[in-house]
Amino acid sequence: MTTIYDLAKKTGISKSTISRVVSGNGYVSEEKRKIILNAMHELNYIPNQVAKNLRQKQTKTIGFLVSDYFPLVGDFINSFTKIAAKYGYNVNVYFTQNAKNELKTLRLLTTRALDAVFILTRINSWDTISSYADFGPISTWQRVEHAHIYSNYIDHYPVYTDVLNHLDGLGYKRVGHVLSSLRNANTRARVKAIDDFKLKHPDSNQDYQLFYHGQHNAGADAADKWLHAKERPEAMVFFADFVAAEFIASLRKHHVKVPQDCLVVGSDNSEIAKLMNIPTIDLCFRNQAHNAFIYLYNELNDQQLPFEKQTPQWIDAD
Amino acid sequence: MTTIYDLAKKTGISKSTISRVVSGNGYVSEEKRKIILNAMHELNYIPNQVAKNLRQKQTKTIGFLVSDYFPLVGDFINSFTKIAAKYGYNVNVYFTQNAKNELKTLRLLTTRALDAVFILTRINSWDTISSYADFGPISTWQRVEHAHIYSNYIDHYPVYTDVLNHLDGLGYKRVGHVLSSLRNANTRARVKAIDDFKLKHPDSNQDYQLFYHGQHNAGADAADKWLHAKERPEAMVFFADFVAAEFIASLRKHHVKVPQDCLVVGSDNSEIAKLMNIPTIDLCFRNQAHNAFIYLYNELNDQQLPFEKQTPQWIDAD
DNA sequence: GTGAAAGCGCTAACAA
DNA sequence: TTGTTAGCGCTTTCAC
Repeated sequence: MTTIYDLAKKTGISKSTISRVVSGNGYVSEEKRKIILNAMHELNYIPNQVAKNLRQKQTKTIGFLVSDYFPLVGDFINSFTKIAAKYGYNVNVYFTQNAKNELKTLRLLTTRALDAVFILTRINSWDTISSYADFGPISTWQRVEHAHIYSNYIDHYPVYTDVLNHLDGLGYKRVGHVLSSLRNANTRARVKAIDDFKLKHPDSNQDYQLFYHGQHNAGADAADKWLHAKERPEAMVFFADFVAAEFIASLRKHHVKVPQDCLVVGSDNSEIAKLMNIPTIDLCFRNQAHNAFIYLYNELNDQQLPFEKQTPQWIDAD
Repeated sequence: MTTIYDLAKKTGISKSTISRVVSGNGYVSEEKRKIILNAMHELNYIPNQVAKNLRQKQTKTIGFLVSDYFPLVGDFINSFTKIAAKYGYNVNVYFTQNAKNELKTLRLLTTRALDAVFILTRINSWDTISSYADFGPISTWQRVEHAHIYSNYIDHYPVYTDVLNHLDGLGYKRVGHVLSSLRNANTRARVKAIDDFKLKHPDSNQDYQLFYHGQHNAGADAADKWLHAKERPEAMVFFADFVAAEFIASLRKHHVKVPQDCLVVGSDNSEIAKLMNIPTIDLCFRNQAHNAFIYLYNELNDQQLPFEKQTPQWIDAD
């Protein structure tokens, strides 16, 4: 491994001058620059990133934390990593899996191994998590209002209200809802949208509601419940495309026709919704990934890069 | 930020002794250990990982390189990252996107930012890539036989032969094949399996073959071709579940019934195959992710951890 | 069992 | 424009 010291010895030029040409900071005469460039080539010099990290107290690495895998995670990593790469940042992916391990991962911020952290889904309380914000900026996909944690969330209340009205306009009077955990602010926003809708539309039945903490098997379970329901909802709205997809697949096994027997609506506008031709709600996760990164970048580099606009909308199947 | 130097000053004990209790290497008397542990708590000491990395010439970080996103990537990252975390390794995800950038990413190995590299899909030639193996072990998902690059591949020849026989046994005499690029050794293995099968089964027609370089839109394109085919194959076998899924969705839009009008078979045994109830071929990517990591771990730590067995097999729909 | 000292490879303030 | 110097925070011989 050639080091900057070897170059200095070979060229007789000081380490600092060499550092200047390698990093591109500061003035170096054309003459010396050429000599140094030559020597770099000759000795096949590659700067040691770790030494640089230590000296500069930054690693240009962002932690991507998610409690566990679900299909949208892949799509999200894709969006987040690409925007990060564009600005010269690496991203480390962590499946935290439990509270203790999530804390351990957040500690990487304090060990200086990570410059910043993005949290897709979390386990510990936001209060606990925010205490790590002293060591580096934190942003999240979740809907939170917390000092020191940036959240680029979409308020589901107006979106869901639109969806309910839209379904009502299409003639669906018995609508079922498959929702995420009430721990999420946006699940509560959805429930509130339903409650407010009910007051205005007493002819409509929105009482079929299911809540799930995770995506795993939720669709299959919901299908089972739907099949055994006394009065089957004519339409079902889901908190995630993947769950809707699983629901559809389970119904089809029982020869239920979708959308004829039951209209199924997803959320996310992910690849799978396109694939399975499921009407869905675009909640702009791609823009959210973008903005979540931009926030971290701005904090880290004292910049004011602008955020992208997000306009959630109903996406029809073909 | 408390450093080891602060602890030394506070306790009056030398840095080296403190280092010993922090890292757990070497003997320290119970008495001093207690004093140090106390001080660590009191000053809320957290070791700087970057300084450790510089000193130890390793970062415990593995690069996960993939040329671009496709749905299985998420599943793969999930498997790979979890096994890596189990052994204390971080994983950095990179979408290389083009040849130049792939090289730039591989250079992270030479800058010591990465201890090792896993390549899901690549752009440059294996000859080019293997030249980086001097700086750290490289493993891949792809089928390669190359000195210095570990490949935990499945030979598709026998698997595909089984699939062809299975379909033949089910009475499918006109079978279409949607294959990946001939640049892949396993695509060539599949083609060879088809050719050999044809010699033994002259009554069977296997000549409907389509090749795609990527997954993007391949399923929709194949559907379009199938719809306009003079003689539509009765069964179609795909190189990826996702492509098969897209094919099915496209056919359904044209009111073609699957599997009645056309049996569709995927490859990978991914989540989407389960979801859409597509018969598929389990090619054990989870085990492959595991083994690919184990190889890197063994190389890095001079160990001989055993690999997992892999037995590819046909997976029926329910 | 403990401490002194050297050094991983780089950068940046300061002086020249 | 360049060189000297002093670290970044940790680990690891080596000597006691």
